[in-house]
Amino acid sequence: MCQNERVPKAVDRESRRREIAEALHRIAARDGLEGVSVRTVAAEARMSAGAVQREFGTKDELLGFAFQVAVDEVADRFGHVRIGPGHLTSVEALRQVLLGLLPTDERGLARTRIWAAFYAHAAIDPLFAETLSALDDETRTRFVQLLEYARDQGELAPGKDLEAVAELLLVVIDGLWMGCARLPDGSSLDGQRAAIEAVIALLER
Amino acid sequence: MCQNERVPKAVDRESRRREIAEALHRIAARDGLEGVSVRTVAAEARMSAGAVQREFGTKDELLGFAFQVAVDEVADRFGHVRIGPGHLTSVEALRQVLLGLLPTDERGLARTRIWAAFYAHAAIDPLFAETLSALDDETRTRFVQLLEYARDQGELAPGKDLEAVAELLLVVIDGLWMGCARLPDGSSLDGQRAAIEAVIALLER
DNA sequence: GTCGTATCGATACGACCGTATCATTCGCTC
DNA sequence: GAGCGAATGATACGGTCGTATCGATACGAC
Repeated sequence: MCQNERVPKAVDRESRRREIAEALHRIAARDGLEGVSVRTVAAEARMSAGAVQREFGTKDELLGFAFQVAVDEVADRFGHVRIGPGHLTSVEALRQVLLGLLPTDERGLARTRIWAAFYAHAAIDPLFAETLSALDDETRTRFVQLLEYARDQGELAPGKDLEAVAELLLVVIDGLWMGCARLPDGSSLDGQRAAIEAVIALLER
Repeated sequence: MCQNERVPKAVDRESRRREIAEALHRIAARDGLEGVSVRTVAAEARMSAGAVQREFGTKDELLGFAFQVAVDEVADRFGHVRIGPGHLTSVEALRQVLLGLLPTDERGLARTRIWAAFYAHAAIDPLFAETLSALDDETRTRFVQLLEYARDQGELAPGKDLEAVAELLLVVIDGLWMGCARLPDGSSLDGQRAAIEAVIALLER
């Protein structure tokens, strides 16, 4: 039957595409997007170049898929942010979110470098830029909700433009990741941590 | 005499190197660092590929020089920041500095994209990263001085860790530029402006 | 078992890369 | 004006790029 052979193939295909995307991520973290080619990605994924070529007809498609995978990863990360009553104050939750963005291991550091590479590419490719812009919109909305809740709880210094503060937080996140991406391997993140503490301290009443 | 023919040549050489660097900047702003090759840069600078090759023995040297030119440009921009009594408060001066970083024309927007490309490269090349780190150190020192002066003048909300705030400002600058770099051509910078107003408002007492 | 058929690794091709080398031209000295 | 050294534009070369194409192989239908 058609379905019996198509469905398992489909999952296999998807998992293979993901494997290839992760191989691309490893290369991008190590050598930047300049080091990414159909051949190098295939070698990193331990498959033939033809396999990659068949899976993604063109290099742009490959790049776009790998980008989307990276975007979904961080979108998931933000998706776990929940506003409302908990055992943490909203501002403290925000502080934890920002601190949680900092890379704590090799893999996290690699993620920031992958992000830096894609970020620079977004300055060139409008499609990438649009995706990032959509991610911004989502994050901004979430931040505004969190800030409004915090204000209603009396956690914030009064008289702040919450939309503007949310915008600032977006800028800070970009700056944090780009700053981490260019640090040497074993560097301290004290500067980034201090920046987070500063913006949190400025928020609190 | 040796000097009579060497000195003018030297000036000429330096101005030509600068021309080449600016051609590279134009390409990097348009197509990213991936679009930069000895040949494309030479064509953009309207000279033979051999000329570029002779001026910079290797592509890395070319890239490094163009990077240094870009760094010097923004270092100059920060160098004009003067602390101390003037017709502006220190905080207002800081606000103007941040707003002045935003691109106001095509050339400014191109600068942010060039910066984004080099920034991503710094995630790969430790030499680039070191240069950026040195620029950070310089800027941080300047910010701390400005903030200390502002505090002494009573312009700041009390009880702030000024080193941490300076660190935050560095992060914000990175975030602002990277955010601008990936905006479409005619975009509004209202988000970036709001972020600046937010961080200034958070600073003020 | 045989035969389409779909999937695979391998190869081919034209283009561009960074770099080395070279013939030519130009400007200067004598 | 002749001669020479430096500067220049063009070409050569080995390599990698993205992509198209091809022979081999595995596999389900009959």
